[in-house]
Amino acid sequence: MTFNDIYKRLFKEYGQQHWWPGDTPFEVMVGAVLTQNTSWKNVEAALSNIKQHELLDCKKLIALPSNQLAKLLRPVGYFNVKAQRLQSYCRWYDGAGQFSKLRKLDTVVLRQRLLSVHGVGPETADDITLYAFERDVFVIDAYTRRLFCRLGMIDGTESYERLRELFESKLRRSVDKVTLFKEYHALIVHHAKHFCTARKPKCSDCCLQSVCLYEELGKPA
DNA sequence: GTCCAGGGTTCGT
DNA sequence: ACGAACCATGGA
Repeated sequence: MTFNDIYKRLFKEYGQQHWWPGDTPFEVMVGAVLTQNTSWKNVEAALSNIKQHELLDCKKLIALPSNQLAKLLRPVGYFNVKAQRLQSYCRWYDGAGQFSKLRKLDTVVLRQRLLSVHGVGPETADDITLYAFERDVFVIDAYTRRLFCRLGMIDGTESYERLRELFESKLRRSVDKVTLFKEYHALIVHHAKHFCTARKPKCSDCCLQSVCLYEELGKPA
């Protein structure tokens, strides 16, 4: 099985995921910061709060007192921390000239700049680079690591950066890398979320109707 | 009550 | 470079 085979199998099983939900690049960025250790449903609630107050705007979020922003962010948990992180992101984003200026940067430089923002680590940076700026970087998360570890295709102890480079090199010949990378990450999360929880790595948790994807896509560790 | 979520990021060693 | 500590809601 190649990395491409796994993608094809997942796509065949689950179909297109249409990630990332969000009407604008900025909404994708906000969602990326808020979803750290948080279910997407809770992120949607917080985004809805922000939208209802017509505050889904970089400058408005900066101007808002952080304790008031924290109130809107209650559903995501860690709301005090995330209010700070979101505002530090917005200050950087606005100062860097927002989307129109940042989109001109080289992918590697853009990624470096994102990582310099307090509260933005490798995964959040890559979510934004891939889904908001539509650059071909592969997002690595805990699910990706777990699935491919069970498949025996990685060791599991590799650094974030090493895994990202591995996935990118294995998929290097793909025609539309951005679309593939977007969909691949979404499919991994979808698959893992529903059928391969860490707690019960049993076949039954990974079955979809008559097809046991778990048997095909990862034996228990 | 317990565990997990589209757990990652930061900070200390 | 690696591990620990941190944040703190909602749903199953």
